[in-house]
Amino acid sequence: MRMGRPREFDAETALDQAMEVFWRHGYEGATIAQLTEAMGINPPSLYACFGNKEGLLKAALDRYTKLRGVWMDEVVAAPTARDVAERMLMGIADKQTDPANPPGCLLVQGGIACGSGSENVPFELAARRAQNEDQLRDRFIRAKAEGDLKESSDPAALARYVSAVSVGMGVMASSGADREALRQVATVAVQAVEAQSVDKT
Amino acid sequence: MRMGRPREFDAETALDQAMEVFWRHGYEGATIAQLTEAMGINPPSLYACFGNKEGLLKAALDRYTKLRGVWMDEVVAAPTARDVAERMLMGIADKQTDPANPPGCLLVQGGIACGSGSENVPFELAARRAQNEDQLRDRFIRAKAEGDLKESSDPAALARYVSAVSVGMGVMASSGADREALRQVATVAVQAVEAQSVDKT
DNA sequence: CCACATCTGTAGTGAACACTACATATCTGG
DNA sequence: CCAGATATGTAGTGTTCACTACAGATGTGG
Repeated sequence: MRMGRPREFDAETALDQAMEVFWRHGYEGATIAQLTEAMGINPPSLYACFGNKEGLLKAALDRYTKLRGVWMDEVVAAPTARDVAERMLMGIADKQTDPANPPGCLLVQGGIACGSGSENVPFELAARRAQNEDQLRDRFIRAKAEGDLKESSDPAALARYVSAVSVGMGVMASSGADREALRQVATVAVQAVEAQSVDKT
Repeated sequence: MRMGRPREFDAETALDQAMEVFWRHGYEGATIAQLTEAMGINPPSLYACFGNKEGLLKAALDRYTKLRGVWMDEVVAAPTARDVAERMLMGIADKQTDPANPPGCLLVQGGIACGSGSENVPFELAARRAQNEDQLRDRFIRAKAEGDLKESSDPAALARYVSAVSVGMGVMASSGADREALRQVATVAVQAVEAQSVDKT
């Protein structure tokens, strides 16, 4: 099997740069010119490697969720449902205001509404957000089985709730909310999970 | 003063149609062709009346917040902070899944991230969301003064929290969540406000 | 009825967009 | 060293975008 000329750029490093552009400008707002400049390559290299703009987005999302998945595993490893929610929301407050990244969450900033021809982009992002929600739901189901959450609690509703707060915090972060403001939101939000928990006194 | 030829379309009716296009496709995803077709006019009429695309968006946002403001007044008229939160979030669950409108909230769907040249669009939307948050905060300050909310509570944080949940619910609605799912989120979310309220037993 | 002002429809404008043809460069297998 | 295969840089491609020039239509004031 012939190999041909090897590519001169690192795909993952380039993806990190592309991720940041999508994160900051959204899928439709990001132009190929911006992407190629950030990635340090020319359009033909981009298309040879990722197919098209949407393929590049999906590759960037894969990388994002992969990195984020490691953190999510730590989140659901917390001992109680309340601690899971706290670790999740407090972590999000910090991550979404980390100056190393654009503010907010790529799974939201990427594109909530899109024009004709990109209708599946919001769908794609929603599917990735749903993965996190599923992970939370499974964790809360376990918490209920362990007697950590009340019998009257609804693990799926709780997971949806935490997921909704996360998304809301992301939007607030992208529009300028600082870390302290997001932490306050997280602190309040955790109390709803606490209300569904069995007292430990 | 000369009057000239009168316009042949109703500006508010046209704005309602434009609002729906922005709502469904976002600012960048909406094209002038889609907007003019929905409004039933030709481009020159649009530009003569609203200046440019961004001017049309602002006019649509003005109309949206005006209509929404009436409802917000009813929300903050609820007797307690807890009831304000419940009325707000339950109402949002219903409104954002009303088949008469596109799903979600225009102030979010309009555009969270935009490309170069439209950077102020997300800012504009954020400013309108902040108005609602301010209204909630003022109501919660009153609730605290009335002894409805605990002395330890933070009205500004509570308002941010309810605002964040609202936004999160909007994003979920736009990606297919049904009314029942959103109501469950609202039900859980209200419990955090309850936890900040003085017991009425 | 005329001068003027404003609106409307047709038909475009230049610019920016995602994407690619093509020639050249750099690798592997033999 | 050669043949085939893949990557790269230059320089475009056609399309779509927001926006507008212009001419004709429709109103008001004198």
